[in-house]
Amino acid sequence: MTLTIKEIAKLAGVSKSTVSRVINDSEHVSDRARKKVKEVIQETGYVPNSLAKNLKRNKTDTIGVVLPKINTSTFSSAVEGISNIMYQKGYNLLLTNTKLNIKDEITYLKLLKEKRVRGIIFFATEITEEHIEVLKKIEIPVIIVGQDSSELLDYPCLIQDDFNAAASIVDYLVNAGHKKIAYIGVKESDVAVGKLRKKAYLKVLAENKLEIKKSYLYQGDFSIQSGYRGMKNILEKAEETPTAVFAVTDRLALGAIKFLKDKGFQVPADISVVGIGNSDISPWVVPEITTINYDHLKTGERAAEILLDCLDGGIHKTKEVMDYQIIERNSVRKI
Amino acid sequence: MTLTIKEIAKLAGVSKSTVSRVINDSEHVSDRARKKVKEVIQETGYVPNSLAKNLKRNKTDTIGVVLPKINTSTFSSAVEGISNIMYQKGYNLLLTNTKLNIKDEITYLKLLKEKRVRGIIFFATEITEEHIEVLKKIEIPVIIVGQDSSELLDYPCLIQDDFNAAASIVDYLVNAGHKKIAYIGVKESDVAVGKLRKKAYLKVLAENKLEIKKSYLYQGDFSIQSGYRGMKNILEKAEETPTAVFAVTDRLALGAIKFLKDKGFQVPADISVVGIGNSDISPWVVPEITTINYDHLKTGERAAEILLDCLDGGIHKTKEVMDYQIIERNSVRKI
DNA sequence: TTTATTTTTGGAACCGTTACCATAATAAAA
DNA sequence: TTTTATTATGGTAACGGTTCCAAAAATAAA
Repeated sequence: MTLTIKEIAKLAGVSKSTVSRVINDSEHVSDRARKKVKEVIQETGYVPNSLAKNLKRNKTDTIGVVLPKINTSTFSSAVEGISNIMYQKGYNLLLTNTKLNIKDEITYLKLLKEKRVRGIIFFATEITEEHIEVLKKIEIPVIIVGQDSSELLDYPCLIQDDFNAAASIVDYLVNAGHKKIAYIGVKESDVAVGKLRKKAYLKVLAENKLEIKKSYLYQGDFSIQSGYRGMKNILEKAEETPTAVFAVTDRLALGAIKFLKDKGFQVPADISVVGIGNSDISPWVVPEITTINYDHLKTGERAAEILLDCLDGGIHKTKEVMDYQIIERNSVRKI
Repeated sequence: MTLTIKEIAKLAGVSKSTVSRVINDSEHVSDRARKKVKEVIQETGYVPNSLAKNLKRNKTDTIGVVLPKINTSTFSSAVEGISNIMYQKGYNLLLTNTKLNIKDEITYLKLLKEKRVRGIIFFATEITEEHIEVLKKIEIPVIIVGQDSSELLDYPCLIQDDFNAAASIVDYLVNAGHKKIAYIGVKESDVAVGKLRKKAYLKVLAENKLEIKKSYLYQGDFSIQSGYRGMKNILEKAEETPTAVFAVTDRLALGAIKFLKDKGFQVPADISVVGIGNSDISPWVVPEITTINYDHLKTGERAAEILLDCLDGGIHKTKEVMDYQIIERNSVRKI
């Protein structure tokens, strides 16, 4: 049977109030009483019930996190970052994993409200009308991460500079002398990864007066496999073999490289490949993948910080853009 | 301002009790009352306070998860597995990330008790006296994952078959004709990964009357980098170059392969490398890494299931061993 | 219609804390 | 010593739900 404050009070020969004061390190407790109470707590192993406490105080120290998928390095690193900051500030994390299921997101948002979490970190892939509706009346501080919500919602958002990052790396290919650049991407309803990165690709090609061939374009999902298939597809369709491939994630790039090697192509001698995301394995494969580095851990940390500011009544609406760097390795040949 | 059940009652012209019955789908509510209450809830967007509910009911639907690190595929996959099962059963996950800091584990265990979580899934790396003490008096169902606690604690535990798995893959090397097999491992205080896998390596070598050279043994940490350094170290020290390397994780194997390639060795033509863990990238690098597959997602799911059984008053103490398979790819040369 | 039975309701106690207020004890000042 | 200020303490009312019980209303049986 779990002990309550009342029983501790009785054992220590004081009132509930005094025990409560000791637990919360309040003043106005005599040394004698404090010592006695601490002894009893130690002996009995009493642990206060935070449900009661939070109910009374009308707030919790829990932060809700809504994630589309947990077992990818992007998100798990971000969660690591969030937990770094939040635990240090005395908050803990209630995790919800939507498995890329939009409908679940709505459910989980409601669940977090039930739990009266102090704030919510929402990793968005898409923002639908329904999201907007639910988020608008949630009455809990929220920060949106990963998609630009600044025109839709009055919450702060934190995004990667997807457009410029993608433009930079495609630019890098062009500057290396490549003119036939293929594209392996994902569905455009994912604005950040699918739409913006593709848009940047198209823009850079157009700016440099390079032809945009339909056969150079492949749209898959987020799996490594999809990169493999994408590369296969492009090579089969294209009448002219591209000299470079822009994959919108490192995992897609890895899949593409694998296909090329399987078919006897040299990377980068025959075909260059770049990705985005700087996955932790990218420096360790051959060739080491040239990519864009986003610091997901830092993104998580920053998201946590912004949310904390909101809780302190600071920031209300901002749009913050995380920076990026090109990581030049050796999956690109200079022509 | 957040609404309470009282206000909903007033708006619907009924008592708190009736509103409560409607929320919980109890019987004994007239259709008229039920309809009215539902309307008001819909209009106002009322969401009940689960703190109050759980306090009264004296139980929560939250499962605590204690993790040593979240951003590695082992753990994030396991969490994915846990969440698959738990959400389906109406539980949610409170995540604590100890960042391999043993002291934090104790703190978090107490925190979870404060939160009155329904059960705890504890991913152990080491089990110290202090762990045992805290776990013994926690009064919450716990399942230990990853380390064999069956002789120390009265909780169920779920482990990988580390010894046999490692023995199998070293056996595989021996059967392929290798006689000079190096070892890249981690600290032995990690019983499962550090101690058992090394023990298996030593045993298989001994059984086959192969010499165990000190220069063939390297102990690092869990980073890819460590595999790289380990390989370097072994090659520098050993008077005779090994023909095969057993790395205790795929990440270590990846690092080792990278070093070999950097130095102009062919893998597997010159030196074979195997790992354990079947990381998601292992099939996609060149050479594809021969390894042992543990299904971490399934491990997470199974851990969740066992815990659920405990909650239902079923299982109390078991020791369950997850199985494994050798995944034969092409990082090993048959001599 | 009256009585018995069932269904629907509201009232109140309770879950384990905190926080306010009044009182008691102690220390300081007169 | 008495008065005043200060500190320590206990009692009690919340917090927002659930749940039991008794009363009221509706329905069925006599």
